[in-house]
Amino acid sequence: MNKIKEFLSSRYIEAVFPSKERVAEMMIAGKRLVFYWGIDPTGPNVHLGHTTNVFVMKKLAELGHKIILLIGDFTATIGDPTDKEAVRKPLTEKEVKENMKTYLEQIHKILSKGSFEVRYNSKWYSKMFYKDWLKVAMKFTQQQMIARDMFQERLKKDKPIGMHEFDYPMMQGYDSVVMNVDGEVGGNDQTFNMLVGRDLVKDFLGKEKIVIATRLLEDPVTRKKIMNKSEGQYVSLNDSAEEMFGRVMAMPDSAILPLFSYATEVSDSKISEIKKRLEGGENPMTVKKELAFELVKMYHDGKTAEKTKENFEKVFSEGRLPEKMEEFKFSGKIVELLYASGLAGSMSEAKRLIDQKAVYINGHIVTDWEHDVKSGDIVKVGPRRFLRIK
RNA sequence: GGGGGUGUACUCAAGCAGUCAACGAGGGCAGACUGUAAAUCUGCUGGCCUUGUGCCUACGUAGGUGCAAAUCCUACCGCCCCCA
Repeated sequence: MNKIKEFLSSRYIEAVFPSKERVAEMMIAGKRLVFYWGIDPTGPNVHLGHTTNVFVMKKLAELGHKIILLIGDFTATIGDPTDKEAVRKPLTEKEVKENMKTYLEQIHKILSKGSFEVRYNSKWYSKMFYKDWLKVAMKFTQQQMIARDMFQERLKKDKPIGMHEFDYPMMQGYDSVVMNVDGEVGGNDQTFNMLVGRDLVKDFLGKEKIVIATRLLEDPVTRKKIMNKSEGQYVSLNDSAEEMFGRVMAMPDSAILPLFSYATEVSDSKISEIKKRLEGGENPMTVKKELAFELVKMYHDGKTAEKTKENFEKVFSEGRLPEKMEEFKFSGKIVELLYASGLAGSMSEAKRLIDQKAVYINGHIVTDWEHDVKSGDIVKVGPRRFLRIK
């Protein structure tokens, strides 16, 4: 009982439906319950904003429940309207497949292989009969769906709302029915969709579905999402150690505490220690380095984390060259190298970079587009990109 | 079905015949400052080269008028609003 209560009030969880007390009772009944978390493969990466859910799933498994990871390969082709101010352009099946490839690999970094079941919702939706879908759609009203604020936003702005976008919450809800689950885990922004599933489970299966809404990685100051794909500011579980460390360091200071709290599994006492240190005026950089270290340790390993940290300090704090850098076989003019190596997307961009004094060869600024590059040269572009010429 | 709007670069959004590769904002990149921070300030942000009052491609699609079109005309496609 204590363990369950502890779990339900853990820092990862924002809200529980129908209520904490009721859920505690349901979970204690000794029955092995089935919980699921769903993720739509809309991009190639799982990022730190997703992991809070994975931690919760892991805890559920430890408490003896069965856990399912649902890959929304069908729903991804529609797109969740949550948070969207425009109709999403539909993903093709091919794109979805491409994105899906790395998902499991990334999730296995937290949940061991075989500790959970994997399902795909295209399995039921791709061959569902219209008459069966109507039974679902009939349960809801247009008013319920349209009430959501992002739809209201769009109405105000005369922006289109696709009919299929109303289907999204219903589909997410119906997933619970098909899989006959007892509970769902998802980000707080998914609460509406998860509650739709609660209604459907009650109607179709006659039981009460538990909804566990997890905390979102939000900046406490700006209330903006910390992992923001569209603004290119996110850390993926697939990032190399260097990338991950660097990206974490580039996060604003206000993101440190949320990230430590919801994106790592360090102890609660460690969290309060961090909080105290930040409030006590310690240089946030030190704390951020610890955070970056912790994350690299989680998704790579301790040794790598140690090395990455040392390397980071060497390159950025002391301005020295990184230990290892990419190599590129080339000989010719610097503009051509920049383009050929992908450091610049076009010849024009390469020239621009040179004009902006962003390009160094062996520590010296290059001003001439035609400057020759030879084997052994070390090219630096901008503050953080290095290339060794082979 | 009738009427009125609208479609512009990664996103939002100006322009409504020449001075438009297209104002502005966001994003991105680069520079200064720094803690690789963040915030701030500055610059750049379609491509190609022979770097030029240069060429090519681009303002939903296809045509047309005209010396000249994102801007005008016609048709088509998409979207929104009002009336029925």
